[in-house]
Amino acid sequence: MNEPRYQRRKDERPQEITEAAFEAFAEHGYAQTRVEDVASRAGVSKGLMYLYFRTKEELFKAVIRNVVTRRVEALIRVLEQSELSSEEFVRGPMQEFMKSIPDSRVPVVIRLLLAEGPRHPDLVDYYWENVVSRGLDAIRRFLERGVERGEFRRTAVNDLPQLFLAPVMLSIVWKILFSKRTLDTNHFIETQIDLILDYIRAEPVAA
Amino acid sequence: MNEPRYQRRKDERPQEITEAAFEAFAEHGYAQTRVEDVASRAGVSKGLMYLYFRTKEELFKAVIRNVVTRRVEALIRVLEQSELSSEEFVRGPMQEFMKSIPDSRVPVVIRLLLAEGPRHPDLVDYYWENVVSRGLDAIRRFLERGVERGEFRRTAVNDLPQLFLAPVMLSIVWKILFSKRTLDTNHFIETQIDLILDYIRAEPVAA
DNA sequence: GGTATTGCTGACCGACGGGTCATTAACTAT
DNA sequence: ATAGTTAATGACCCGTCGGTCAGCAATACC
Repeated sequence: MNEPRYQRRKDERPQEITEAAFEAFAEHGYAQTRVEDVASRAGVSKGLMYLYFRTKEELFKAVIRNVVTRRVEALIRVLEQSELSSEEFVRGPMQEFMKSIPDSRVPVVIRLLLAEGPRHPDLVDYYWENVVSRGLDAIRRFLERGVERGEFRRTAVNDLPQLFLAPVMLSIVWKILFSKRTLDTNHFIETQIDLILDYIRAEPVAA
Repeated sequence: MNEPRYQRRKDERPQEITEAAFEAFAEHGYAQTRVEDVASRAGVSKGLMYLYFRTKEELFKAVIRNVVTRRVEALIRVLEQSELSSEEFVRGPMQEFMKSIPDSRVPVVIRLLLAEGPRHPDLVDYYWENVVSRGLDAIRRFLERGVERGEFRRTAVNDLPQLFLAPVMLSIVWKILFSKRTLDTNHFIETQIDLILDYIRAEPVAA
C-alpha cells in the first residue's frame, strides 16, 4: 500500500533522461519536443530535469555527445581489424560498417544537427572533430597504405575519401525523408564500392 | 510631407512575402523565425501576413513550393538538350547542373524539409513527385538510351540513378554543416562522374 | 470632390512552454 | 528511532509569439 512514490537514483538519472530525450527528439525534433515530454518518458518530474541539465539546450548537447561518443568507439573498433588485404577489408568490415549506419542512430543525429546545428557551432565542431574528421583521415590513411602495398593506384580518390561516404549520406537523407519509398541501401553502397574499387585497383581484372 | 504610409499592392505581395520568408527561414530555420520578422523583411505589417497566408505553416509550404517549382523548370530545360553523345552530355550539361545545386536554394529546402518534413507529409510528397522522382526517372531513361545506342553497358547503375546524386547530396549536407571546412564540391562531383563513366562505358579505354 | 471599397495597420489576446522554488519524502548516519 | 541531508516533486511564474480584429487610409469610381 505504501510503495514509495519515487526512488532516488542520482547516478542513473542522467543516462535515463538522455535516453528518453533522444527518443523524443528523434520523433518530433528538438523544437517540437517539450521538456515535460522528455520528463514523463523518463518517468520523472519536469523539475528534476533542471537538476541535471541547466537548460533544454544543454540537454540537447548532452544527447548528441552521448550518441556520438558511442559511435566513435564502434568506428575505431572496426579500423583495428587489419590483417586482411585492402580489397578484402573494404568488401568486408568497412562495407559492413557503412551499411550499418543508415539503421543506426546517426540519421537522427544528422537530422538534429542540420536543423539546430547552425545555432550550436560548438556542437558541430565537436561532431566534426570526433566523427567526420577522424573517419575521413582513417579512410585516407587506409588508401595510402593500399598504394604503398601495391594494391591500389594513386588516384583522385586518395584526396576524396568522401566518395565512400556519399552513398551513406544519401541513404541517410533518403531514410529521413522518403522512408516510405524503398531504396535498397545495401545494394546502393555495395555498388558504389564496386565503382571505387574498379577505379583504384592496381591490377586490371582478367575477365 | 505626406508620402503615403503604405501602398496597396495586392498582386505583388504574396511573391514578396514568400521571398522574405525564404531568406528568414534560410537564416534561422522555420521554428526560430517569427512571423513578424518575415513581415518586417517584406516591409509589411504582421497583420497583412494573415491576409495572404492562413497560418505560419501555410506560409512555409508556399515557400517550399515556390522554390521547388522553379527548380523543376531548370531541370527540364537541361534535359532537353540532347544532340550530344551520352558521354558528352554527362560531362557537359548534366555535370554543370549537378555542380550548380550546392550553391542554389536547394540546400535550404533540404534543410527545412529534413527539419519540418515529418510533420508535413504532403509537402514531402510534393517534393518527391515534382523533383526527386522526376529527376531519377530522367537519369534512368537517359542511361537506357545510352545502352540502346551502344554507348553504355547495362550495369547495376541502370537501377541506381542515385549514384549520380550521392556526391551532390553529401555536398549539400557538407555545405549546411561544415561550410567553414573546405570541400572542393566541383572536383568531388567530377570524380564521381569519372568513376561512373569508367564503369558503364561500352568501349574499354585504350591507354 | 465625394463616396464606396478594400488593402493594410498595429494594438491586443491567449496559450503554450521554458524555467523556478518552496515543500516533501526518500534515504543515511548514528 | 530520530535527526539530518538531499533527491525529487509539481504548482506556479512570465516572456514570447501565433493569430485576431476594429479602425484607418489609399485607391477606384462616378
